[in-house]
Amino acid sequence: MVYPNTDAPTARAPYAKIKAHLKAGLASGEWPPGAQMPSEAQLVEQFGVSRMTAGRALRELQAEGLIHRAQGLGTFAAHLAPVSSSLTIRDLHEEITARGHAHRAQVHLARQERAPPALARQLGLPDLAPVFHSLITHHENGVALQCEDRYVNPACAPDYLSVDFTKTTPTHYLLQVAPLWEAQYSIEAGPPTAQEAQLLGVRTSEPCLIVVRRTINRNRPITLARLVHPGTRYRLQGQFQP
Amino acid sequence: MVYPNTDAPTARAPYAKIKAHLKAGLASGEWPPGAQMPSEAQLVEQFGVSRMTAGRALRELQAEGLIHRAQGLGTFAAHLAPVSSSLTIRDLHEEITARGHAHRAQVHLARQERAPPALARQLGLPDLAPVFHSLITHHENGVALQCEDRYVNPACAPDYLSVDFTKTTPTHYLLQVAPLWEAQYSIEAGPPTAQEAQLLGVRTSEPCLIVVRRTINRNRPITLARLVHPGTRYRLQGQFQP
DNA sequence: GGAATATACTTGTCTAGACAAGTCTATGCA
DNA sequence: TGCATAGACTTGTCTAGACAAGTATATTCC
Repeated sequence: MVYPNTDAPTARAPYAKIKAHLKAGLASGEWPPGAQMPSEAQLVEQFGVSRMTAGRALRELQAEGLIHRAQGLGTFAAHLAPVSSSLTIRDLHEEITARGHAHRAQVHLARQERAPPALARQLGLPDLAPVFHSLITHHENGVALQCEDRYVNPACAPDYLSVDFTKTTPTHYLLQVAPLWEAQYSIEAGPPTAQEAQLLGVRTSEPCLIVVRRTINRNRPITLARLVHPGTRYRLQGQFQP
Repeated sequence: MVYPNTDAPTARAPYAKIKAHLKAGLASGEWPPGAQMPSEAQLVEQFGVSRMTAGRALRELQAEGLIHRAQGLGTFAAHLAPVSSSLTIRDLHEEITARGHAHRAQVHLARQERAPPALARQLGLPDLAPVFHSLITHHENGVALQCEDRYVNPACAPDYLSVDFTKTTPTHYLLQVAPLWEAQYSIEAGPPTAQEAQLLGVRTSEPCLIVVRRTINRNRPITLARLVHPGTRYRLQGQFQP
């Protein structure tokens, strides 16, 4: 969440104070899941604010998934916080340079191909339509960290093949030309293909973390990427606060 | 995001219309990353609404990470949407039953132990303090899907060992007694331990998806869990909309 | 020229009221 | 008894104004 002042213990703005008060009550068990919470009117009286202010506090807590509100019924502590986690998949280049390490990309393939039916369907194109295909390995301080096998819808990024991917990552370029609007991903563990194993310099028996990501811009698929990482060298980490 | 009306194309509420209009502009590239967007005053004039309404639209877009706002400067298209994904790690029991399948849990261990230093540190306890340790396998239609190795801070859930985990999952129980307040997780691919391989009925060479999760309630660690899934049987899937 | 000041514009927040619409309960009528 | 209605309470949304505070620019003064 990106709300200002949100969690500061010494929140100055009234709406933030009310939020903090309600969060504390939720944490302490004052309102167990499903319990009815104070109404806007009660908060107005208790905190001496206008309804807009009390309403803002409740609305933001609702957006954070901490409470549930229903017109005519009231406000309730969220039933069971579904452990919804904000996982940040950063651009690999940023991630590596943020660690103060050197990032190097090696382009093994960057060409136009004809999409077989399964791929064409994923990209919303007719069978055998031309697609861009790139195969790149990313290295951190010389060690292969990711094998990026990517197909791109030419309609979304006509100049894709002329980009120098040793200087710009495909993710970075695609975000520029086609603002990301929706992404679906799948994370699994599995063996690399023979080619991937060779490019990553690992055995085919080495467990790899495989992320398959499909991004869509306003109902038009942009790209389908298979990102393979050696299990011993890469992990996804994240944190989540309700 | 849990805002009402948020993306409906035929959004009725003025604030939602303004949001939709701005989202469309961001998607179409009308405002490339970093570009200055209409000010509240301009939206007030353009849409014939009050400043509160225009402000709400902008505030929610800001909360969604689509725009950046700075007092005195203005509103700007978000620089580069960090691919921040909302990954939902649901309670496994819910997940399986939602698929219409049978969930069965097998308890292999549920006892009190003394925490070795590394574990004690993770749980914020003194060395060799007593901790609860449970080892459970979860099966979907008879097939082992997850091996759950969990340590629990007794102070947070004194009755943990008396729970029947064939009827309630630890996750579900812990969320009830200690509302989840923060979670850290790490996702990686790797081989299972010999014991895990035996419990899951796979070879030790089978790549597994390993999720390590640590949950904290108001600065007090609750539990540390290692969840091991056979790579061929389980994957994390998710979707993300800015 | 350079520094201080005034001004305009921006977002951040709040108030006091308003109407709409969903939900429950108590009341009155047949 | 059963049904319809009225009232009370709830959230959802909006308005028109207000003050505060941050930023940039133009102006004035030295």
